[in-house]
Amino acid sequence: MRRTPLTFDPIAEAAKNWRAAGWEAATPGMSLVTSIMRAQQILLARVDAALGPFGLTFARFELLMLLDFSRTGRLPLSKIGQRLQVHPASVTNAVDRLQQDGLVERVPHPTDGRTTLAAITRPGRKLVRRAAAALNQQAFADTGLNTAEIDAVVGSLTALRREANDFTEPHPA
Amino acid sequence: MRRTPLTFDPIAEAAKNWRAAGWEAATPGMSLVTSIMRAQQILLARVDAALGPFGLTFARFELLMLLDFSRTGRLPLSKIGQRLQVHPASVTNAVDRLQQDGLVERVPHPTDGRTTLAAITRPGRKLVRRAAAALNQQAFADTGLNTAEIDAVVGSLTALRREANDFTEPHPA
DNA sequence: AGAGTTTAGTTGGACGTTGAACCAATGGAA
DNA sequence: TTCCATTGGTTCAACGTCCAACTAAACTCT
Repeated sequence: MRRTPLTFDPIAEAAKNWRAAGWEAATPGMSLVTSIMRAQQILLARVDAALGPFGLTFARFELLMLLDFSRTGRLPLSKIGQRLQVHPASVTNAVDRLQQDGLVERVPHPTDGRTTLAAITRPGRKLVRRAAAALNQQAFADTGLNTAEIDAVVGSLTALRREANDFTEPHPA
Repeated sequence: MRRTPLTFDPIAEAAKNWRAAGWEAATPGMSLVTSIMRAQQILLARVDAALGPFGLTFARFELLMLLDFSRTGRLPLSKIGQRLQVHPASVTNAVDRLQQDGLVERVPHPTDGRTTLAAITRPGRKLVRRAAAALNQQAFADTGLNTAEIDAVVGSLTALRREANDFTEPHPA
């Protein structure tokens, strides 16, 4: 996708334009939003590249990992959607594909007829472990920031998420 | 999409799992990547909600804004792709839709027969100004972080982007 | 000048995400 | 117990993003 890298920072450029337009107050917000959009794009590409050889995407990997870490290896689709913060339709979609690949199975809930459980299979567990190793090495080990910087960013984004009602800490202390 | 907010931070939870799995070294990277993914999702939803009434999405808004800020109001599609850091196909797609709405026109390049220019129209300029005002007010004015925090995050993400060859500063100083 | 290479855009296919509409099962209230 | 609101999932349509393949025009090099 990339041809020649730009010789200037497009976001700094946009900030300049914003200020010139008299939008001083909104400039930091614009910069933040745009920076996050672009960072996400870069990181997702890196992650999906690492996951490609396993036939996984980040969305499917996250779902598989969630099941692998769960106590019984199976969770209601609704719970998966809540944990991963995605639309129910996205869960249906991801489970469909994982099921086609035999990494997950749909199991009816024993007592609640509405609910469907997604259960990770043996091959699913094997694959997700290998994929996690690749991901850790190729995408998570070096993000270009040092640990202190990462902690600061993660901390700020946690505040942003909490502020957006992404979650509510039981004990804010 | 949101039903009941979680009562815990899913990313902190994931970090715990990561460490428990013995992936200490990759934990900060995992946290960073996941945080950015989720923040992007939240912010994009907010931005698109503000833009919805204007019939725009963030992708189309950015393209329109780029043209509006450009010297002549017209740019080659290839240049647009470079500036916005998106695939040529995405530019074609966005320009198609903007053109259907009469906000942009396709103009042949005067000297280079391969190149197509996207030119913002009068209605396009009017709309993008109004959309920008709404966006500034509803999405950029308050992101939940204070200015100092924003500057820190933007600074770190700029480093991350530079490191990823998103751009190369002519004078790193 | 002619052949091969590079660059610009478009098209089609695959994914993921969302909102809206819809069906089935559960559960509460009168 | 019967009715109705709520909850869990699925399906469909609309978007945006990317990759791969393809056409057309421009450029290079011999």
